[in-house]
Formats: sequence, C-alpha cells, structure tokens
Amino acid sequence: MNTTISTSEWQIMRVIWTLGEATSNQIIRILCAETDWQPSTVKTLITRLIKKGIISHNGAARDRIYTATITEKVAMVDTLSTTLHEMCAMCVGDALVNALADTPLSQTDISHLQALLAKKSKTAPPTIACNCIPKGWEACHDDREKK
Amino acid sequence: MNTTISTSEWQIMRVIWTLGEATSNQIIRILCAETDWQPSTVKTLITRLIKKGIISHNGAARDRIYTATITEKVAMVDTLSTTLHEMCAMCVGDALVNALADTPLSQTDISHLQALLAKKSKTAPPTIACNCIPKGWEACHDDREKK
DNA sequence: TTTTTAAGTTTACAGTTGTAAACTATAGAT
DNA sequence: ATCTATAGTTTACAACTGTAAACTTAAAAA
Repeated sequence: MNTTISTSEWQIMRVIWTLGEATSNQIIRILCAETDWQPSTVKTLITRLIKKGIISHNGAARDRIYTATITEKVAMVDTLSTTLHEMCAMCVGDALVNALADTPLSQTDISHLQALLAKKSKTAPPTIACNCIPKGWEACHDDREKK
Repeated sequence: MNTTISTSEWQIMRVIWTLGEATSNQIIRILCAETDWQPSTVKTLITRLIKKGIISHNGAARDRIYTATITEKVAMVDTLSTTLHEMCAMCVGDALVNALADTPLSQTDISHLQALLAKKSKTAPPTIACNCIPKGWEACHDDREKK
C-alpha cells in the first residue's frame, strides 16, 4: 500500500480529516469553492486515495461516506520527518529556524516546542555532522587538483 | 524556471552543495557508492537539474564543473515552508513537536530555535484556527443530517 | 412515469520522476 | 596514430501527478 499523499491529494485529506467523515458532495463543494478545480478532479483524487488505501468508505453504492485510514497527525509527522531526513543533518536546525519564523504558532504550540527543546538540550551534541557525503570522500576534492 | 527539486535530484544537490562545486565524476563516484544507482542515473539527474536551472556549469565540453544556482539554505527553507503551508495550520505545531523529537539538533541549533520561540511567543496568538475548510462551510455537516 | 441530477467509473493526456541503456565524441594512454 | 575510457547526449519506459471530460446508472424531482 503506497502511503504517499501527493500535493493535490493532500487537499482532499484535509477536508476529510477536518470533517471526520465526508461525502464526495461535501468535498467537491468545499474544494471547488476554494480552488479552481472541476468536480471531476476531486472525484479522480478520491478514487486514487481509495486505491492507495489512504481513505475508505462505507459500502454504499451512492452517497458514500469517506473516512481516512490514517490520522492527520501521523500523516503530518511522517511527511515532516521524511522531508527533514532528506536534507543535510547539519543544516536542518538552521533551516528550521528560518522556516518557523514564517510559520504561525500558538502559545500552546510554542510551549510544547520549548519543552521539547529543553529536554533535547540535555543530551544534544555540540554539533551535528554533515551527512551529505560519506567520510573519506572529501578526497574527491583532490581529483581536480591533481590535474 | 521550475524550481522544484525532486527527491532523487536532492541527492545530487547535496553533493554539489557540500563540495561547493563538483564534476560529474565526483558525483557519480559518491552517489553510486552510497546508493544502488547506476552512473547513467546520476547523469540523467544532472541533466535535469541543468534544464531546471538549479545547477549550471563552466562551459567545458568535458570534465565540466557543476555548481548550484541556489544556496542549500534557500532550498531547504523553501521546501520546509512549502511543506508546512500545505498542512493544517492548527496542527502544524503539534506535528513539529513530534517530528523534531526524532531529529538530531545541536546545542547551537537548539539555542537558535529557543531564541526564535521566545521572540515569537511575545506576539503569538492563543490559538491558530484550522484553515482546512473555509469558515461557514461547517454547514456541510448538515447535508447528511437532513436526510 | 419520465426527466433531471448527480455519484461513481472509465478514459484521457501531458508533464514529472525514477531508473537506466545506448550512442557519440573526445581527451588521454599506448 | 590508434585505441580506450569516459563525459555528455539521446532515447526509453513505466509509475505517479495534475487536471478533467465522458459515460453509466440510480435516486430524486416533476
């Protein structure tokens, strides 16, 4: 089961997660109002999400009720973690500072993040090594120099 | 100029960013050792990145030197911001706490993040509203109930 | 009962991505 | 001068995405 949610599919999921459960009619009405999609586009995306196993429905032949098979939180944490792990570990902290500067956070969010950081700082290393190229391969720099 | 960097292309970029500049030979040697890619795969990805304008090279016909046209930081912040904005604003904070729990951060990273959070907390609202469905559309819930 | 509406299914089609073989041409080795 | 290795270019091909029209069928309206 491919658990990758594409950008467009993500929109469908947000509606379903927020409403808890939804009919295609609801999803179509909401998303066609917010985006310039046609109803067909939403239908296609719903079908793909079903095929991917990310949503399911009560067996009705019509006016089905769709629900998510994974929680919003799991999907979000998963996506974020994947993105962060795709990047240079040494640079992630700095990038986060810059990305979060522009991200709305509530007082509660901030408190929770502060608590996490306080805890992490107890065991955090002074520096994180770059993990973009394996150690020893710095020798690659010499390749050109020897010419 | 399409500035989207795919997952595979990201690997190429990390090598170039880390070395500052690199020949295809270096990129191929490093990535073929780290992944199970063939040299051709790396060549294709380099070509695509050139076409996208994300890297460029000195005009040499052979043994070109490739460099990035955007900094690693810009690319990272951009990617992170895009990802965060794709998600429910109300849930982002919570997802971050969970994603960061598993992300290595240095003491310095943590200090910088703490400074940012301290600053943000001065003006942060008590809560962030869900922005998954437009206000007023909660009426969608009623659709099914009226049947 | 006939018509209309809309939910779900099929088909479409181009662009992106992952992955790579084959081909071309040239710089360096012999 | 000839050969060889390899850097760069072309071609390939399936899966995934974005976007949507067309078709089918059943429920609701007239």
